[in-house]
Amino acid sequence: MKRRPALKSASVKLPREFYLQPVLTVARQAIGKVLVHRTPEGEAAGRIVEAEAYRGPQDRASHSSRGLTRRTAAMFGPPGHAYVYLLYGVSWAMNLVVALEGTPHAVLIRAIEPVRGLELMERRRGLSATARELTNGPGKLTQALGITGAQYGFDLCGDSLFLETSAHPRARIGRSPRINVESSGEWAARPWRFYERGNRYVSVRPRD
DNA sequence: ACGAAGATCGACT
DNA sequence: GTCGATCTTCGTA
Repeated sequence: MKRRPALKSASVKLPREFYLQPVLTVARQAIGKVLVHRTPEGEAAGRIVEAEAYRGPQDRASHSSRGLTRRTAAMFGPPGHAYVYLLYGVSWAMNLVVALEGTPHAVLIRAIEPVRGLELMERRRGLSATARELTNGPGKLTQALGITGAQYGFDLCGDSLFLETSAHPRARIGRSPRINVESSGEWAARPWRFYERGNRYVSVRPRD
């Protein structure tokens, strides 16, 4: 294993303050940050290349638009925690809880570019490390990182699940309406999805 | 109790 | 592109 060059600045875990910013700011700034999950099996991590802002309870596309329920409780909690939920009984989706306690805003992580723990991701996904399908969707990246309902409500300022800064060059960020929220009327048109232009792991290919 | 609706994925044409 | 799988949550009775 080679040592990291001394000039390369060390990654820094994002502090609670990051999650206190407005939800659209967090969604945009999440692009390029690294999502890390440490388990007994090892560490896996990837650069976030696609994220969406959900601004309930007004935003009808957000699960929190129907109030505080058992499922959405984490979104109503303090910032800097994980809101994880099951989709279609098949896949888990991971969100960053944003804004003050009682304000149910969240950022859905829709795609990452693998950075560390590629072998572990390969095994969890049953795909080669070079496959785009390894992490190009909300349910795929959670499987690759080993995130499930067991991580519901986890503190993102803890030691197992968190975001860190990246030394990667600054990304060109694109914007579009959110994916698969057509049923929420006027809210569906809002351009609250952010992605890194040209990145092959972005789930739904934009025209760029 | 029951039924409908998902912030999706992967197989197939 | 289309379609079925799969299951929890929540609204209604």
